[in-house]
Amino acid sequence: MSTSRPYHHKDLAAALVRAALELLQEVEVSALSLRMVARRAGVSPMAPYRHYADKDALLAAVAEHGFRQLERRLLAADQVASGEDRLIAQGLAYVHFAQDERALFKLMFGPLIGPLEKHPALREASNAAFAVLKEGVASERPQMDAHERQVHALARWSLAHGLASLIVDGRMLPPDGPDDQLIAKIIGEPMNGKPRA
Amino acid sequence: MSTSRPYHHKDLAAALVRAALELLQEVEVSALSLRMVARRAGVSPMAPYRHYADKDALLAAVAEHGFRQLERRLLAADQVASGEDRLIAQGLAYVHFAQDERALFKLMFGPLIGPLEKHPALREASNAAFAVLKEGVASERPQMDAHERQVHALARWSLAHGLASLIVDGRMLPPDGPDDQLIAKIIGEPMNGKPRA
DNA sequence: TGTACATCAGTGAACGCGCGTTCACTGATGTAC
DNA sequence: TGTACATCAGTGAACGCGCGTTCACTGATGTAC
Repeated sequence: MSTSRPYHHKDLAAALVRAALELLQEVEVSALSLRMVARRAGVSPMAPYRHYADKDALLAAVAEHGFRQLERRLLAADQVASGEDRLIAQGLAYVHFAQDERALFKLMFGPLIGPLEKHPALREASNAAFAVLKEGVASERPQMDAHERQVHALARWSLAHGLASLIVDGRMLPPDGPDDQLIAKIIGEPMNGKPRA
Repeated sequence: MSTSRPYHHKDLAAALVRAALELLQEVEVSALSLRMVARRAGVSPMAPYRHYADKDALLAAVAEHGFRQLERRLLAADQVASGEDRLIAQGLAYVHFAQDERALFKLMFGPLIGPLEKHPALREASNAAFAVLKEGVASERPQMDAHERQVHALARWSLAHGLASLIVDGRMLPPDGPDDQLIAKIIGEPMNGKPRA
């Protein structure tokens, strides 16, 4: 409050997204209001409308940022592992992202954002994240054909996403979710037959 | 409006839950208000407070109803299949429930209800549903020890839950989700090694 | 280099809205004698 | 069987709240000549 911000902000659009991301560390996604974001950015309630058509548009930008972050995490997981461990590392990274960014994760997948058709950039970012999972499958399951790979990638995505959701929503015991060792076991669990010897 | 309801409703507590379930077929869970439920039940905005401490308590009762419905569906799936198909049938039933009761499903797992610790009956109902999955695993995977079964059941739960969530939240293409045949394939997909011959 | 003016980026007061919940109440029912 | 009264289950007006968004505005910046 001591330093008076200049009238022009220079990059308010990005600053608003940053403010929203910050607030999502502190507050449930349902409590996030446009006015609150403006307040945090140190700007009047109306200022956001210079840069975003409405609340939905700002939230979409925030979620898009989230998907890019998720994509980066999945790519990072690729680096530190190879072979079978790589797919497990990706799943772990997915769950860790959700744990570290609970509210953001809920925003990305929740109903607060309108249908994805209305937000092509968001859909794009979401596809990019999923593409990393598909590439992981492609490189570790060369014997599968395209259709099998697609099914397999969807199953991996579902598994990681379901585990992440149940943990983040507090539906899995203990309340904070299982420890990393158990998470890794769940992620790597074969759905059919016995575990690998 | 023609028939005047008698002053005493007899079972308003249950009628409110029914009204809420009805509304959840028509309206997003975030749009569901206490006043709206009262209106649908044909009763003044304050009447619910005779039966529920606050909005959260009513929502918890509705979600509890949802979990019992889910439990019933999972049990029904047990009847129509056996062996390996039984586990897949349970997963399919889980996903179908979410598809048929989108808003209710979101309420059950979403952040609109306070922490489960505040709602023991809800936690109980949720555990009961999960127990059906565990029993399915126990009967179809007799060679596993208790810990392995737990991990396996958690993985199946996560897989079905993640797939259901992604479909219900419109995050999986096509917008309405994959068809049943593909869903079944995903649910039965082994996470390690090749598919069964 | 100086000035006129269009354009851009913010302000601030105000709106209408539906919400959850409070309060004091009234009509209906059940029970004791 | 009739009556008195406590209790239960609803009403209805009102509250304060924060929201998203409108509107008309003003201060700052960039550009043409």
